[in-house]
Amino acid sequence: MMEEDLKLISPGEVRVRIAPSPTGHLHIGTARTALFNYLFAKKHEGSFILRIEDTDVERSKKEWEQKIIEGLKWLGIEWSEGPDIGGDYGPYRQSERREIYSKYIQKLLKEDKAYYCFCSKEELESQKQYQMSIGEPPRYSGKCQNLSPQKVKEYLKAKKPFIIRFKTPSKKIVFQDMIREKIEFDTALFGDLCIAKSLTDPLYNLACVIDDFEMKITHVIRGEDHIPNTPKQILFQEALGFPQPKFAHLPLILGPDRSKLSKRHGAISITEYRKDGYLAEALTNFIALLSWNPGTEREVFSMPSLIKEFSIEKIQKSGAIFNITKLDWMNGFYIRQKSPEKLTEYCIPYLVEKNLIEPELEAEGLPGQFYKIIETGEKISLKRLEKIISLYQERLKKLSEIPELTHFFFKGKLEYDKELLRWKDIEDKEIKNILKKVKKILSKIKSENWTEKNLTNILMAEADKIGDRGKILWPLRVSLTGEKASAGPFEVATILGKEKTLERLNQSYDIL
RNA sequence: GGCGCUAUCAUCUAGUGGCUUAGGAUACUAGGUUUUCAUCCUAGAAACCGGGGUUCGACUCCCCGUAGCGCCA
Repeated sequence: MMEEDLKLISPGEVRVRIAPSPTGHLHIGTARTALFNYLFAKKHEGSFILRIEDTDVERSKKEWEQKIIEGLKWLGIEWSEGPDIGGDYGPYRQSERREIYSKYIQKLLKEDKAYYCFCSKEELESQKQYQMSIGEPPRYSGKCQNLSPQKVKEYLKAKKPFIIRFKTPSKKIVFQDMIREKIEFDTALFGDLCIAKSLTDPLYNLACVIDDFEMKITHVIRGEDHIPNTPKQILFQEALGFPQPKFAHLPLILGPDRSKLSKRHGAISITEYRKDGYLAEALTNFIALLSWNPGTEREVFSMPSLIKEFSIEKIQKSGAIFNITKLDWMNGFYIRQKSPEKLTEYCIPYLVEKNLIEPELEAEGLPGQFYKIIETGEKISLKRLEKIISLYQERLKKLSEIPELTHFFFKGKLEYDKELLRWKDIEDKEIKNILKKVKKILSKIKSENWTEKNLTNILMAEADKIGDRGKILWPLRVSLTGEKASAGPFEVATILGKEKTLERLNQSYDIL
């Protein structure tokens, strides 16, 4: 679709939807399709609708529906009509729309645009195999199309299993895709399409067409895996006299091997990304940039700016590999933008989950301003936690990394190999002397002067005296953290406090 | 097998016939910023699938290959 056409869309006119099947978690592909639909609706001041496609009774579950709703909400995608909130064009679950479908299936039957087919599965299958073997497209022969009305009645009465087929007219279907421009299909290759399993159970394509019509959907924005469905749906729309919505087929999100992203690639659900410590804003920003960008060099977008900048003609045609490394970078970026308060709030559940701390409940059973360090039983204030977490703000890629990064703050005694204390190849004795000296210096500092600034000034002066700064800074830092990589010794010592710092220095002697 | 879609650095992408020695970001490499890690800064390496056209001129338009992917109820 050209830009000109887009300008013709008047506000409020656009109605788009996301129609997930509740047969599993909300995955990245669905989330991205939902996001683009949402952005398009918001951009044009239209409506975004959630429809649950639960016609597959066997695999559809209410829990999944709930998870999908949760996931979308968490991402900041909101709908104005859906199974949870209702709306003027409901119900919004396909399983509750059987009567509506029935009306249209009967109509097609009555108008002789569809017919009962009593062919057996085996018959159909062998036919398909044969056709494929001789290089023909597999399609139905049309055998039952010529069944006499009496015969049909007879079979129906005898409860012979059937399906309902559409009399596919042979023609060229050409449609304009908003992303790909012209797409052409020859329907003669389809054969008579199966449209329903019973009078009330339409198959996917028919149900979709009926729902989209009944819900007044104006633009169908979905994955490109639906391109082959589109001509079939257009055929049904024509047969039923429905107006044709505009179509936009989004490129697929690919795994590292360039095939459709799936569990096989370790692709996880939105819920799991959330658990793993990804921020909703990082995830939406990142997936928006998968096959879309505004044509500028800007890469950071909040939801409102996404809505502002979004345009369908800026969507890419080719598939995009889901590159988790860049997501990690972006997540780190968003983490760095957070206020210490917010970041702490986000991180605490991870510390609690790893049994490092637990909230001290207040009278009403609500978490208060204090937490208990589980290993030592000490009390720690929210403010102090905030300081600890802030220390790692710029090192964090995912919230879930916070326990492993900060665990030494919540330990009594640290355990580490004595080799870790060694700077370059200096001897144990020298390390010991250095640490002794540091301890001596530190113990002279009064508690009220125990600030990062003072510690830095005093110890840096000492380190410079020695010449090789690492000689004193490295073993100090390891003594305090037990880690080969961590935040700096002064910051850590400041948070630890005088008493605990000296205690850890003592412990390092024992190790040597 | 049939039909369809796609094709710029490793990856996400800018580029809509001359503005391009093809730009940005991530990742990578090197250097710098108080020991390590991270952040940040600087620099570097890194791409137009192939072949034909069209044109004064093609990454950009057309055709044919090739490859990848999707769908087949």
